[in-house]
Formats: sequence, C-alpha cells, structure tokens
Amino acid sequence: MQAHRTKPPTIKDIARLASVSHSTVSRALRNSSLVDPKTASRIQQIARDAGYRASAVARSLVTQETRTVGVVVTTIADPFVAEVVSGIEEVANQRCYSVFLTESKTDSELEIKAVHSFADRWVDGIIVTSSRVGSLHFKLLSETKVPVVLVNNQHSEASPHSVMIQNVEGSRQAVQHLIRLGHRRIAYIRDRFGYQSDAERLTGYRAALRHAGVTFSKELVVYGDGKAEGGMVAMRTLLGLQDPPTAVFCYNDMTALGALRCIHDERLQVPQDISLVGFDDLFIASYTHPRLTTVRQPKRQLGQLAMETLLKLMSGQDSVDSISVPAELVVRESTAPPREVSE
Amino acid sequence: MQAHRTKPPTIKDIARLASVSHSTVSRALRNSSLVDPKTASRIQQIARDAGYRASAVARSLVTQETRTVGVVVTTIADPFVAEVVSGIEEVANQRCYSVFLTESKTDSELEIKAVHSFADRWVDGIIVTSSRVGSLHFKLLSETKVPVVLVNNQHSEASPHSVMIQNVEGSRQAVQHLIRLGHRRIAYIRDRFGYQSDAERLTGYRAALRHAGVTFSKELVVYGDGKAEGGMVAMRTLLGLQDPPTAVFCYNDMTALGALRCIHDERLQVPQDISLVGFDDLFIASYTHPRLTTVRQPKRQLGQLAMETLLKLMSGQDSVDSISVPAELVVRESTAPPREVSE
DNA sequence: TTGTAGGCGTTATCAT
DNA sequence: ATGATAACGCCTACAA
Repeated sequence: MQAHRTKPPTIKDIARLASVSHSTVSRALRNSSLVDPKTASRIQQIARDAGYRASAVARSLVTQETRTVGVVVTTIADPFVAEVVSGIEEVANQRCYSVFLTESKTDSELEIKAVHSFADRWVDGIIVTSSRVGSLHFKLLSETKVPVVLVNNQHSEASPHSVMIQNVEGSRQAVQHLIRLGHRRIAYIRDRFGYQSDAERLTGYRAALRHAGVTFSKELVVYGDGKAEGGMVAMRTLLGLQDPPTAVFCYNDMTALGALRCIHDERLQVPQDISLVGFDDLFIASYTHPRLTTVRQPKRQLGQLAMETLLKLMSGQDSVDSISVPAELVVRESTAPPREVSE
Repeated sequence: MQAHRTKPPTIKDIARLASVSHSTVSRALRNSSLVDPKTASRIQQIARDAGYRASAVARSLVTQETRTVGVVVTTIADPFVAEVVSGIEEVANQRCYSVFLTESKTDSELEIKAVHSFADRWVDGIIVTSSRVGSLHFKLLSETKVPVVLVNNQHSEASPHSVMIQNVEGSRQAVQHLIRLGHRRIAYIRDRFGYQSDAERLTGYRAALRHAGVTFSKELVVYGDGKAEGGMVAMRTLLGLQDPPTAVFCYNDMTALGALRCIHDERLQVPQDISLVGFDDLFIASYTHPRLTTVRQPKRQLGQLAMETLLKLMSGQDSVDSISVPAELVVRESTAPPREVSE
C-alpha cells in the first residue's frame, strides 16, 4: 500500500505492470479459478504494492448492483431511531453493504427527495423507519423496484415487508401492571404524530381497562407530541383535573421524561403520588430518578431484523413476510400502588 | 412519472422516444444552453413521462465525482454523535450530497475497513468524528487523497482540517463556576478513553484550581469511561473518600448521569450535599432531577461546520483552516454553594 | 443547434 | 489459462 501522488491506478495500470491483460487482473483479484494460481498471487502482490483498489462505481455499472442500501429516518438525533440505525448498520457492514443515511425531518418533500436520490444511486434496497409521512410516498416506493422494508411505520397501508413492535400487547401489559397495583384512574398520554403506533397503544390501554372492568374516561386521555416537551404539557393538564389520575401510561419514554419533569416541578413524588410508565426503554430510562418502568422495544434488534429481511429480499427471496416483535414490560421504580390502597 | 415493469429507461431510450441523439437528451436534462429551449422542454416532458432518472453511478464514472461523503463515527447510538451527524446530514442534503454512515465501534480494524470502503466508492470527502482509534489510520487517511475533516478528534496528530470544541476554556469555566460558589474540594471524573479531549478538560480543571489558589488533590481525579456506568463507579469511589468532594466536574453528561444515579442511591442530594457539572449539554441534561449544570457544545453546529469545511475542501479551496468552537457554561440546578458555606 | 464517437473503470463473453 | 472485445449508462469534445 503506497501513496500515489497522481491519479490512483486503474486495472489497466496493474495489467501493464504485470504484463498481462486487464481481464486477467480482474480475474486474479477476484480469486477466479480461471487463472493460474501463481500468476494470480503475483498479480495480487503487484496490485497491493501499487495501492490498487477496484472502483466500486465502475463495477456497479456493469454488475448492476451497488452493495449499498438507503436508510431514511425522521431524524437521527432521536435516540430510538439512532439505535435502530445502529442495528441496521451493524449487519449491513458485516455483509459488506454501505448505508446511505438520510433524514426526512417529517417532511414529505424531503422524504421523496431522499427516495429519488436513492433510486438515482442504484441502491440495492431501502429501509424506512418510523415514517410519519403520508401514504403518497408508498406509491413512489413501489414504483422504484428496489426492495423496501419498513420499521415501525406509522401508516397502515403497510408495504408487504415490515418489522413492527407489538404495540397493543406491550401497552396492554403496561396498563395491566398498573391495574394489578391497584390503580383505577389511569391516564394515557398520546402522541399527536404517532398515527398507527399511537392508535395501537391506545387500543392496548383500552383493552386492559376493559378486561379489568375499569370504565374508560375520556378526560384521562390527553395528547403529547412524542417528545418531552409535549409530555410536560400533557401532564400539567392531567394534574389540573378535578380528579387527577393516580397513574400515567405514556406513549414513550421521552413523553414520560417530560411528565416526570412536570411532576417534580409540582413537588409531587413518583411513584408515591403518581405512578409512571413509559415505552421504548431508552437508555435514559435506567437513569431517571426514580428509574422508569417501561415497555422495552429491542431497538437494535429491530434494525438488525430489518436489514436481514432486506438482505433476503435483495437476494431474490420473495417469500419473506413481515415480522412482529414482542415488547416486554420492564418494571423498575416508577410504579407502585396508589396512596389510597397502600395506606 | 410512471411505473416501469421492466428495466428502467436509459438515456438512449429517451433519445429514441424523442427522436434525437442521446447527447441532446443529456444536454436538455442538464439545462445546457446548447440546446433549443423548445426541444429541451419537449425532451424533459418525455423523460418525465417515461420516469427517466439519470444513473448517478454512470455519471460518476465519467465525471469522477460521486457527490457522496463518508462519515465514520464510533457509534451512532451515542447521542452526542447522533446530533453531530444530524448537522452533517443537514448541510450535505442541502447541497445534494448523500452521506455514507459507518460505525467503527472504536475498533481500528473496522475504521480502516470503513475508510477503504469509502475510497473504493469514490466518496468526494470524509468526516471522522470523535475517533478514538490510534494514529495509524491517519497515514491511511492521507494516502487516499480525498479531503478529510475531523470533528473533536481524540488525537493530537490532527489532520490539517478539523473542527474542535474549546475543551480547556469550557472546563475552566465550569470549575471556576464551582469555585465561585465556594467549593474547594472539587473532583474531576475523567474519561479513560477520552485522550485529547479528556486531557484538555483536565487542563482546564487544573487551570481553574490554580488560578483560585486551590491545591490540586490527586485523589479527587478518578477515571470513568465516558458513559453512565463509569460515572457511577467513579462517583462511588469519590463518596468513599475520607474527605469527599463537595462538587464534581464530569467529563461529560453521560458520566454525570451515572454520578447522579450513584448520589441518589446513596440517599444524598444534589446540589445540597454535592454539586455536579457535566459537559456536552445533551438533551437529557434539561430533564434530569435536578436539571444538570453543564458546558454546552453546539453539537449540531459542529457537524454543520465540519460539512461546510469539507465542502470548501472538495471545491478545491486549500486555504481552509481548522475551526475552534467555544463552549458555553449553562448553569442549571445541579450546582449550589457547599453546605459549610451556605449554613 | 445537433449528432457522432470516444472514454470513464469494471466485468463478462467470446475466442484462442 | 489468457487475451481481445463488447457492454454498463452517461458526459463531452469534436464534427457537422
């Protein structure tokens, strides 16, 4: 491996150096059996010395595949998304795929632009995570004939291939946990932008209530925005109620974080005054005070599964179906029996 | 825009449809002035109808540029890194560059593999953030002649171009703040893997102590790992001291998070019993209890600056120098005068 | 203003 | 086992 001041060497340069044709070089470098082992290793040595690296773009032009995948996310600054992407990247890397990362910022214009860019670049596959964008882009995705896998997509017009968390069952468990502790006035802070997953978590919430014979109370369901800020505001609303809840189930951990902030600011205690449950089990859930009870999503694994699914699709397997991953309740310190019951 | 069941159309297909040569199509689609505006728009219409998209890989082969940049990070699951990358992605996207994201996981093998992959793919530039990998790979980076920009790199053999936070001044401010509150026994929890930035923050810490005439106490400097876990362990050590510190400055917010956890677990109070300062100002710093006093790094901006620097480099400007970005102390609730003084 | 021809760096299909 | 030769899809002189 050596620095080259001018243009990097091409396959023809190596051919010249080795006094063979460039086809032979090509074969030698790809360990083709159609080449004398001796000359092969000789050529490999020469190529190495010259610092030769085959151009992926030239190769792609002829092979018609790029060994790249496009990943579009709302924003990588979201810790949930970041972990999913980390999982994707891990298995992509293992299989020698490079990943293009693009943020859509919940802007359908940008999302479309991203998909177009991916198509132009001949990516072999696309993964879309937690897209909040309307259905219009599904047409686009199906137009371009590259395989697409969705992760926790927020729209029901699902693509044939997706990896999703079991929202209903997860939230059912969470609320059931609160009920077993003795809670009856249990609130749910929704995500105004959550669409599908928010609807499903609401379903689980209602199912748990119904199962326990607790009547659903409209005032106990309020909207957040899936972020801490929205959780704070929503919690404030709940605390202002005539008869406030004794427990709150949040759309996700970020929302719970905001709710916790609000509760602290009101000089109330978790879980003594109010129990709190999140969703996702972000890293931070183990470091709040108190530690947050939450529903775990195997985030990294979701990413890995998505990439593995995409790999199958790209290799031509068409019998790949969607994957539904179970969520798991993690009980920590933010939940306890309500005051009335515990006394 | 129309679905095509078979192969996507090439420039020649469009040429045929428009009854012109493919060179004319090429010109028309790139708004060349060397083409009759009328035929140009006619061709554009035809291309649009046919769902034609020029292949970026074919174009790259002839133009010798890909409009892609490679970004290597330790792990995207690190919230600091994620925000930097978000900044990079934002300006890259604006300028129609796509970004390859690769995790090195602090493994020099992987980091080298990533750079090789980038080189093979003819990326126009590379950004490396918070690399902990040894200097050996700098040789590699300079070998490949693509422009490289480093963000908060952890080694002093810096590349000519980098974007760095002002660690010394930032930590000096943090510790000075503690001193002004009346603290004298101030600890620093280092990052075992922090190299350059850890050393610089230590320097700032010592400078502030010296300036205030506080003698440096070796036992008050302990090692964490830059993560919450390490912060916990380090804090436990500090609390076990004969004469524990009244304030602790942490390498970063993650470390502070762990320290806070430990303090809570010991039934001590922040800031009444002990003051705590972090570094980074991650999102979470505003949502701890109490809110964390910390030194802000404009993370997104670091990424933007890095990408802008890279853009200049790629456009041939060679008179680009490194950038040093000021850090800003953000005083919140985790710092207060020590007990002895406040009573 | 438009068309023709060559080349970007590979892989792949023929011969030899 | 090796070497010409032709793609791959696009851009760009150069010619017309």
